[in-house]
Amino acid sequence: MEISEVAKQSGIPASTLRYYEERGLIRSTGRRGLRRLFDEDVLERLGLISLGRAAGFTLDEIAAMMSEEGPRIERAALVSKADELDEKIRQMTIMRDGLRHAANCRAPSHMECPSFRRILRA
Amino acid sequence: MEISEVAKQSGIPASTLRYYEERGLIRSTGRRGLRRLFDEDVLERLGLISLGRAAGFTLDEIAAMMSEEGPRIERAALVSKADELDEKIRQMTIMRDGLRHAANCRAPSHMECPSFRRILRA
DNA sequence: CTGCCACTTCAAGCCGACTTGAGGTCAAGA
DNA sequence: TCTTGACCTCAAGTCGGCTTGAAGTGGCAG
Repeated sequence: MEISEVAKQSGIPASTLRYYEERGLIRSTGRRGLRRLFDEDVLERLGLISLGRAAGFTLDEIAAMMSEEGPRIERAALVSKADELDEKIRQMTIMRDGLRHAANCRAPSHMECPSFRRILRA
Repeated sequence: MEISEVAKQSGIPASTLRYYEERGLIRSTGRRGLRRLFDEDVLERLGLISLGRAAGFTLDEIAAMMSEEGPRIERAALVSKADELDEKIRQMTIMRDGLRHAANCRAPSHMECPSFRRILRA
């Protein structure tokens, strides 16, 4: 596949794909002239990268997790990353509940709603 | 309270507190000489800011949500923010499960573990 | 064969959220 | 009174993750 095709199917701009390649997150399998060619499975990889980004990992962390053979990540690191995610999920859940409450609340400003404050204090 | 006291109790560096004041997220209630003085309740506000940051809001968004009277955020916006959070939580949960699996998995690289891939495809 | 234009490279720019550095001020302790 | 040093201001720097712009190249339709 050409880069434009990958961009279209993944929704990720070509400039970003080039950047990801430069950073070692994806690999092009050849060129037609100047133009990069990618294997189909780059799409799965890109999905994984997006997921990692959404979960708050840096590109370097994602690269390390995806390395085919590279310095494998130690179990402890994986577990502690998972624990970090749990904490983030907890905070985001609190915030989400606070927002949903605020949407239904009549207090003049959200900070003045005792219920909102109580939710956030959790 | 002086800024150093606030910094100590909140764990947020003084430079960040000054920055937050500049951005309108917190207010100092006066000065002793040059030195800012803060009201006790700034701590609650800082907690809320941290929570918002952890939930992925920008400082401007947080400022808008916390404004005492300013342009109140519309319900629709709150609800859609909550929905965004739900989606992020979903993705982070997938990632967390993937990581926990990977920590217990014998595949040479995580990408090669069918189970890992299945989890991530969800 | 020619020309178009989607691609290429490389360097520089941008955004959010701070941090850092240089140089200045002033409340308080000796 | 004088010194100290924690605080101040303002500008510039940093970092991650891209995007943008200028200048070049080459596959392919006509």
